Order: sequence, then C-alpha cells, then structure tokens
Amino acid sequence: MPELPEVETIAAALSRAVVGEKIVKIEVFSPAMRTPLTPLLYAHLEGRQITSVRRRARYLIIGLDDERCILMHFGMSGVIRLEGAEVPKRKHEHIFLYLSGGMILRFECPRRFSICEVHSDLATTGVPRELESRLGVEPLTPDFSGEYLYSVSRNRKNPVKNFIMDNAIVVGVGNIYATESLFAAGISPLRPAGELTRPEAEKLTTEIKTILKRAIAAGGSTIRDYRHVDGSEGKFAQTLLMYGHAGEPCPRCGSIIECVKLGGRSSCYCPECQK
DNA sequence: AGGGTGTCCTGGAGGC
DNA sequence: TGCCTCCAGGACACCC
Repeated sequence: MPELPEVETIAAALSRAVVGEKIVKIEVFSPAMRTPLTPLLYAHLEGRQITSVRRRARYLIIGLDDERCILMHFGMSGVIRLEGAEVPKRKHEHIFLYLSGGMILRFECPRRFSICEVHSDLATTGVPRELESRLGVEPLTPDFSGEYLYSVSRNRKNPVKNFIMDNAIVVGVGNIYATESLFAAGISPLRPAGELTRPEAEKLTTEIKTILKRAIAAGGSTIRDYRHVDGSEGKFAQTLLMYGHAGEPCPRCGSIIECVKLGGRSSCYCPECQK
C-alpha cells in the first residue's frame, strides 16, 4: 500500500520521467472510484503539458501547463505505472494517460479506494487550495517538532495514536507508522494525547521521522521496478516489530503483544514497554 | 469544536 | 470443495 514514503518515491521517479511530456489521449474505463470519474472532464486534459509532479501528504499532484492539476490518492490498493501499450490492460486499471513520449501512465485500484480528480484552484505550492487548507504539517519538515506536537496536543483527550493519525495535525502517519513509532518511543497508544510530557512529544516526533525515513530508504527498492512489476509491498514490512504481531512475544522484553481497537483500527502494543 | 461511528470497496483469509 | 463472514486500509460525512 502506498504510504507517504512510497508516494514520495513515486513522485520523484515520475518527476524525472514525465515532466515536459504532453497528454495526448485519455481513456477512463471505470465510472467511479471514491469520487466519480467524469470522462468529459478528463477529455479536456488532452493536449496539456505536464509541468511538475509533487507529493503533499499522501497525495500525488501532477501539475499542468494551464494552472490545473491532476490530484491522485492511492488509497490502500492504488498503483500507478508507466508502461507501453503492449502490456494488456489489467482488470482493475481505471485510467490511462497516453503521453507524447509513447508511454502510458496507468492507474490501477482494485478496491476503488483511490482518488483521481482534476483541480483548478491551486495554492502557490501547487496544491489544491481546498485540500491545503485541511492538511496539517509534513512530518519530515522542521515544522513537525516536539514543541509543535506538545503544544497542539494540550487538552486533547483522544488516544495519542488517533491523534498522530489525524491529518489535520500531521499528515502521512498511517496505522503502521503510528503503531511502530509509538513502540519505538515507549508510549502506549491508549494514552490521552493531552497527557504527553514534553520529552515524550520530542521522542515521538523523532521516532516518527526516523521510521518514515527508514521506510523511504526501503521503499526505494520497491519503486525501482515499479515500471515492470507490481512492487507495492516493500521490504519495510519485514522490519515491523509491533504491527501485525498480536499475541507474539515483544522483541524487546518478551511480554505478549496486545491488540486493541482504536478508531476502528487494530492497534498492537507491548503493555510492558509502552506506558 | 472535539471525538466517536459509519461508509466506501474488494481480495484474501479463515471458519464451517 | 465451496460458500459465507469478516477484516484491512485512508478520508470524510455525519452525529452527539
């Protein structure tokens, strides 16, 4: 599943590969994903040149030469590939963007949790204004600091795990990264966010950054062959210590790893190491 | 306004 | 073996 690190790597790879190319033709195969796909809207993109490819939160933003952009979100099963026409269309491929260089940007999403929209009201960052206004800070920038997390969490009563997964606070921290960073920081996912001490807030932001960076490094190997095969599962999965290990011994202390539901998401943690 | 719940979707896993 | 149920995930609408 494309998390922030994967989208980061995809954006970098696509930026090198498709900036400057024109969209010569568009095919939309499916009526809807999470939001409706309207072929007429997409048809208006034909002839447009791609001027940039960037990431914001978990969104991929393809900038066009008419001050619009294509906004993509991969949900949990979305895959984007750059391939030629010789590859047969897959069952769940929904959109083909034919590029002037001869390749096709192909968007696949079996579970239809993805988003592909065209936006025109862009902020100076190139991000749709309506989206930008709702998003919190990027986790890998200095804006996301222990001081920031500490100050915005005051008086908040919901569990710290839900809090760091809130996109209005900090973007791109999904269930896996939230689970792993809380273990690394020794903080129980159940703790009310407002009870974090300042040192704990520092520790948690540090661990979130560290784990995301490690995943980017591991994700690179996944993305390198994204043109050839489906590489959606990165090597990072093998390094997960808590996520998906309910009932097994904690790798640090040997206690049995517990699992609770928080915000509808399963949350594994070590009751001894995480307080 | 914060916080909780339900919804979207489908492939895969597990139970019977 | 085949059928059924449940679960996974991010974002957001909706409620209290």
